[in-house]
Amino acid sequence: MKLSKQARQHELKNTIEDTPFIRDEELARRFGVSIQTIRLDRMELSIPELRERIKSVATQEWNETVKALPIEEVIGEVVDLELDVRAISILDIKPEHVFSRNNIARGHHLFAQANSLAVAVINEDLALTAGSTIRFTRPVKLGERVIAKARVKGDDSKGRTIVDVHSYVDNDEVFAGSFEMFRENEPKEVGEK
Amino acid sequence: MKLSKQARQHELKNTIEDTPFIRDEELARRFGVSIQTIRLDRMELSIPELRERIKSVATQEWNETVKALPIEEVIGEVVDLELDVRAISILDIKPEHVFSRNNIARGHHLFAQANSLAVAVINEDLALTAGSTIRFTRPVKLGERVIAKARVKGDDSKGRTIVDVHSYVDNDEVFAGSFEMFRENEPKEVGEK
DNA sequence: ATTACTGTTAGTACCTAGTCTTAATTCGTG
DNA sequence: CACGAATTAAGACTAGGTACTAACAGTAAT
Repeated sequence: MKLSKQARQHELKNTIEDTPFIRDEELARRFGVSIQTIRLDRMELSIPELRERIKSVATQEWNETVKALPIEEVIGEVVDLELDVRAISILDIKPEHVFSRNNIARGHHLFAQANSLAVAVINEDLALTAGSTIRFTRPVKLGERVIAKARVKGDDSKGRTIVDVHSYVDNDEVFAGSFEMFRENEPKEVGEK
Repeated sequence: MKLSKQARQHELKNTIEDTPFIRDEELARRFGVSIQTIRLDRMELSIPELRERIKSVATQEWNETVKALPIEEVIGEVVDLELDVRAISILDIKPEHVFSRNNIARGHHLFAQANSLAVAVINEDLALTAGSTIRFTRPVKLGERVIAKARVKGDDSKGRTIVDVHSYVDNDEVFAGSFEMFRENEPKEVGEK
């Protein structure tokens, strides 16, 4: 059975939140319904059309909320950010990111995107990465667009915040990492500078 | 006198750079020429249409060309290398490596140094990082010299080569990582889609 | 004076990714 | 099978363009 209307609308919302640059046509294809249905759904959910969505990304509803990182220091382009909850960034793989021999993106760029997103999502003036475990699921090629999604999982026993980041190219996971973030202002201790 | 073509095009470029959301209609009004003239000008200057401009603001050709941090040069200088055994590199922490707020080196630079050393130490035309577990032991400050030492530990069950990297500043460990390296010439793996 | 050329303006057809409206069709369930 | 909800379809219109053709004015060269 195809998704119920409720379920579809729920997924629709998520999909658009994740990839705001998607057209109705592509959404219709994905959900196996007509374009009109997608448009009805958008209307019911009051989700604006593509161009308006792009505009609102461009007009920085997000960028004023970044605390730990000046936005220009985030690797990749932040398209969504809710502090201490989640963040999404896009990195287009360009010639400077790849090994010249095979046009595969060098790992540290994917790491950099994920790590800086993990730093950016922390609602703190100062956040540092204490450690991380990562995995490169499949190589990323020149020209591909990597969408990194960070989600704050909560704090561990030592007061470190765990941030999971998964990066995708066309819905294929290419990178997964768990970052253990150190926040300056966790315990009462003010600590040196 | 109305502006010369040259002058108008020059102003046009500036205007669009300043306020990329402006429509041709408004530009025509401002410069007292027809909308077609503006379009010809844009064509000659290869300035894209409004929607593409908005998109590129949202997609950040903007931020990227301005900052474009040359991560390529992050890797450090290799001072010792014995293939498949060990390697050492040095990275001097410069202003472009640190957070502007506190002059602490950004994690991905230490990661990049270690990761690229792990790639370099592999005796293979092509090596990729499959995964890694890392730890940032203490923050590294602007001006410090980081010495990364990689040692090849051998292969795991899946034919991945394990490389351990430890980085030091003045004999203090600042970073430790274990990298699981994939070598192209191991099994038949062609790469699915 | 005629020709050539540049710069500007005009008009048409076409495009995308929608909108809004009305109507017809199909689905799920009683 | 009927009925309302859900879906699809069809048509007209919009913004902000592209691409192309044509026309005209003013200047320069022949």
